[in-house]
Amino acid sequence: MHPVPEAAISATADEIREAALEQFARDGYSSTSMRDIASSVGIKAASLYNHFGSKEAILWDLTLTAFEELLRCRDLAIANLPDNPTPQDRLACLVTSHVAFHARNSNQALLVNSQLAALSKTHYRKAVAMRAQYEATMREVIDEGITKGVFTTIDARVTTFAILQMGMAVSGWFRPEGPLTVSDLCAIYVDLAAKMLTPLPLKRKE
Amino acid sequence: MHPVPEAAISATADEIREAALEQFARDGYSSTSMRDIASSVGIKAASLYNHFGSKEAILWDLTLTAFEELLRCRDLAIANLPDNPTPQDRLACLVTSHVAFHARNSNQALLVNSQLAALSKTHYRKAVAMRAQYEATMREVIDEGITKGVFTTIDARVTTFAILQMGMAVSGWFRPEGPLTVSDLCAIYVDLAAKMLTPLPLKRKE
DNA sequence: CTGCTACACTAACGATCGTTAGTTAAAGTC
DNA sequence: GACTTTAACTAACGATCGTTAGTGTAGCAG
Repeated sequence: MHPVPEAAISATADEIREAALEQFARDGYSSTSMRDIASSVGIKAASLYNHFGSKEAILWDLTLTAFEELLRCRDLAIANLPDNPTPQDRLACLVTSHVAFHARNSNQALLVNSQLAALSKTHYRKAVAMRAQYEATMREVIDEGITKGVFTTIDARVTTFAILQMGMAVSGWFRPEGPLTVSDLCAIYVDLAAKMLTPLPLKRKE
Repeated sequence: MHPVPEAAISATADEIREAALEQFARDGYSSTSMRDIASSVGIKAASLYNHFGSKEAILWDLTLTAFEELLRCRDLAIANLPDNPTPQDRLACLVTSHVAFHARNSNQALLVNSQLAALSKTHYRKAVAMRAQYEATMREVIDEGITKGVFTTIDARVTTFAILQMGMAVSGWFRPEGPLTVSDLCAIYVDLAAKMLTPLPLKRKE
């Protein structure tokens, strides 16, 4: 009956993506109905099936795009590093792209960070693998800094989580119309991350 | 027909609370049905209404309890501070109770951190107020340290968020059977938070 | 023993869910 | 101008949702 396009490319499909992304991010996947999405686009629920095979297919389409853009941002930032970057350079670069993405693309970030559980088992596994790949980049930079003696931490794994997750949380509260620019925000988080990994010379209780 | 207890106190009510908390935290409020909860307890959905007036009443009961316990943990930790605590003492105390709570009570933490949107408008407002009150404690300690000159940060508000949120995220990944004890974990986060607020003497490029 | 309460049950209500079938109208192709 | 394709529609399916009504029964109070 209906064709089930592998990756719908019409203008209507993009409107569906936009509406679904916003509502999935704001209200959650299971609180958003196909009729909700359709009505945002100005069509009936049944017409969604001209563009996507199922509700889960919309979520997966959005999830895949979000991960692709997240990884693309990371790669772009890495490509712009100076020659022979220090671990500090690499850390600043990664934290900046991480925080900037979560500030600028908060809906995509919220989707990726809290709606994965709604995916089918197969898609869920792929998504988790992409997330692991993304997180590994941060971990490698931190490990490199530790090996080279410029970073110190009690626990590299936990510190990696902490840096990633304080950045992810940005998508929950940051508003571009607020007092901070994205650039301000990135500078703050770069500073925090750097301090988290810097040995404390402290204890000057002479 | 059914009495609608203000705060159900029977053993069955507690089993309902336990089952609902776990499923709300794991699957989300709107993905969990009354029949799901009932079947975990070993009764039928209609019997839930002998103990709670509605599905939202269960969520609100759990939310209120979770906030009360969170605030109680904080107050207990504050009460155990030494006399004339330094801002560093206060920070360590708050971070420890924060992280310990999110590690030990991950279901309650997940509820409070990601299921508030499912509450009724009135309850939602009360919950947000409780969260704001909790967060304010951290902010005050950080501001005190800045005023006294022992903490430095580019932006106190963002740093407060960062410290709180890296601790909240613990509820998403920490497992007591893993390699770290709760006590280990708290020590790591206390260290990270302290470093985030400590001036970098760095830049020894003599 | 009687009556009340607590708490489980079955059955069902109306609403809403994701999804499908079949129809219609417009646009594009030969 | 005839034909195919695209994408909207109406209508409805069966499932599931939160919830209510009414019933049965065990335990406890008098």
